Amino acid sequence: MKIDPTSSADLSVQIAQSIKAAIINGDLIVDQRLPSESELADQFQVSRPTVREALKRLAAQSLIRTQRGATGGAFVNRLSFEDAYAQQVTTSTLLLSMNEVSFQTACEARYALERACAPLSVLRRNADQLATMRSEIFRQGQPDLSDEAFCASDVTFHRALVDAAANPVLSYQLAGAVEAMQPLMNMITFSARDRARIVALHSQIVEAIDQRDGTAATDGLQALETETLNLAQKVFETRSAKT
Amino acid sequence: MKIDPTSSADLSVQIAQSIKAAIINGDLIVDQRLPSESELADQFQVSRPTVREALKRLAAQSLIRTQRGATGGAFVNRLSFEDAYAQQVTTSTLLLSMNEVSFQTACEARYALERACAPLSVLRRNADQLATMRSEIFRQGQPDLSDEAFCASDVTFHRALVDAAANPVLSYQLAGAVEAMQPLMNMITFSARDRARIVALHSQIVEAIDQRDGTAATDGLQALETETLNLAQKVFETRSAKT
DNA sequence: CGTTTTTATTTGTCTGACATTTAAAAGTCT
DNA sequence: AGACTTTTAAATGTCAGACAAATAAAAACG
Repeated sequence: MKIDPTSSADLSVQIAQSIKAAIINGDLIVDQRLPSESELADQFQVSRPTVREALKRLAAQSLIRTQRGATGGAFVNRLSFEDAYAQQVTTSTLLLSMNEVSFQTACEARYALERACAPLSVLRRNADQLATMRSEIFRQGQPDLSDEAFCASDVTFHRALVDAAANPVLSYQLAGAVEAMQPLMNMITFSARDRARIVALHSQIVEAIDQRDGTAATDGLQALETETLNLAQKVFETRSAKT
Repeated sequence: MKIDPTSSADLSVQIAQSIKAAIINGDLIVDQRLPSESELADQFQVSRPTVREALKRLAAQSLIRTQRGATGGAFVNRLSFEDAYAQQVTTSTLLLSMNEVSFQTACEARYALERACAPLSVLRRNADQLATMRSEIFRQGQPDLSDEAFCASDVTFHRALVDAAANPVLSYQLAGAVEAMQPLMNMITFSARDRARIVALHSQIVEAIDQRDGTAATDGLQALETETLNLAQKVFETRSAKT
């Protein structure tokens, strides 16, 4: 682990990169303790605050965790699926909100990915996931549900659909795509008739998955994408007509 | 933006969370300048090093960028697709390497996602992307190519396939799935016959995309998944037989 | 008016110190 | 001897103040 003092980059950045490379490269393995901050400061020939800033950078990426006390220190962190989910969701959300990604583009990506899950979900779904989907459908049918709660329920429904594929890598990849859409969906107001159509499609999808009918599930998702796009277009037309 | 001094969490973590929430919430917009470190230290009633550690955490997530000098400071950063790609790739890579994800699971997720792209790629592919895929196929046919270079070319091929869908959100989501597989693929040694089969499937896929035949493209990807799994199984059997 | 120099501001880094947490070691009582 | 309590040492967390370096605006100068 070396750094280049002649480089223009900040020292703390270089140190963070150096340690990160060691982790990715396998020189530092999970749960291994890094040298103490003072020792790292000596090794890299910098002061302790500089080392600390580097460690904070790594901690922000869940690459290390720190522990205080006598046997404390910085440890290489096992990146859990939960950590990765969370990162994925915030990154995706910011990406969409900051880059003027059209609703259409985001929607297309999301449903393309979900359709990729469907054949696996059909094969592997368990009773829990079917029950979750059905109970969310029931909730979505309640007339006094707010639009926001409706969207939240929608997210839960689709997460169950994705988790039914029983592939944690897929679930991780899709967490962002599904949850990042929520702020965009929240801009839509759903009429009772809109909701009824969506609930009907949800029912169709869950029955297809129950019956292990992959084609019907995919078709249902396709119809849901079309429906969602139509709804969004209606909203945007109304909005532009007002201005 | 407030923090809770009675909380057990570290101050720098709380400050980072507070600023992060302000960005996600829209209170701080892209390119807006944050108060200087000294001002933030006053506002949060902490010392400057503590503020700095908080800012480094945010910088590590590409949420802010810093600039030195008279008009410098910390600015809310527009999270670019490039930044997000890079984060996605390293997160996915670490996730796979640290969690004993089976080759099968990773492979299944990757090809499921790629098949989701195929129908869109068929519709939107341009000449550049077809040319890239064909030139990578040519390279993969060179007998003196190392296994590592073969895998790298494979990644380039598949990225072109994904980019052909012309959906940046999809490309971002898939960057991780495709590139994170590379270290796993690198464990495989490809015989000349293995390579020939893969190249043949790649050719089939690119022709299908050229001909706008979505079904053939999907079938080709399915066959490639099967082929890849067979190869991996062969490697693992050989390896366990040796021990 | 254009160029150069100065200056003020801000981040980057250093030094040294103290506070807090934590587990192990030492001590004490039964 | 064993269980409980106290002490201690090591590590991170935080603070204060200082200087270095970069940078753009302001001032000085030709």
